[in-house]
Amino acid sequence: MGVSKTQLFDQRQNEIAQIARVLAHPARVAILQHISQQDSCICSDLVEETGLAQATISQHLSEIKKIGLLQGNFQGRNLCYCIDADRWNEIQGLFETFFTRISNQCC
Amino acid sequence: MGVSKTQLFDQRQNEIAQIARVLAHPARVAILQHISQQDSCICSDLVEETGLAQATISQHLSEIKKIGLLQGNFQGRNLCYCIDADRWNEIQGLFETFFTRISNQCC
DNA sequence: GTTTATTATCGTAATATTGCGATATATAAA
DNA sequence: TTTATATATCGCAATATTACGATAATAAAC
Repeated sequence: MGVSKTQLFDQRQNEIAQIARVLAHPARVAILQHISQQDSCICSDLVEETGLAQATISQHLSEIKKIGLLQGNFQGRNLCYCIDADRWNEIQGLFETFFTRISNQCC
Repeated sequence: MGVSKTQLFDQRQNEIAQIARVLAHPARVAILQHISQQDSCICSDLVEETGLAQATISQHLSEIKKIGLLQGNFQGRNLCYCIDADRWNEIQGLFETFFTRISNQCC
């Protein structure tokens, strides 16, 4: 016991859940917001921005990466992270559909 | 260690995370979809619909209730659950804003 | 009141998440 | 090649989540 029974649910349901899980921590919400608000995409200041340790930030970034939302490459000594716009739009569409389908058919 | 440091983040970020956490399990996504697709809102068949135990379904329902998404009252012997349309729209708007703000400003 | 059917709560075990210090890895500059 | 700086990974402890059987609570029917 204690294991999520993902096999009981369809692909779409699991995909929504997987993405929602990434958004389910305020640090990751904050990280996404911060990255998107940078003019450049150098984001080595996330540690002081959030008040979390460097290792923790790195872990959160890797969760965001897992669902394909981050593009990153080194720019000088810093790692430059960007949000992958295509993937972001894809995810936005997925949630839009989910929200709309439910609100339209509720009793 | 091991405790989410919610105090480091603002109210909006925590609210998005709290709601996303509810959507972060395929069973709860499935439950929301199922309830919304019922003509009536009697949903005592969630157990056989999902294949999870009754206690587990009840727990998931209570998670969904916590963010104000379920209205319930007894209808005969069955508890009748509906999605609270106002709250649903509110949440939809919250996510829409979140998604749009980020996609518009990304590099 | 008793029975029956449905949902909620409790207790518990297994697993997952969160956070951080320590350390490894990677890159640019010296 | 060595040094300095930034990010990633490892290992661990604390906490949270998931799932379910057992049991309690709730409400209608008798």
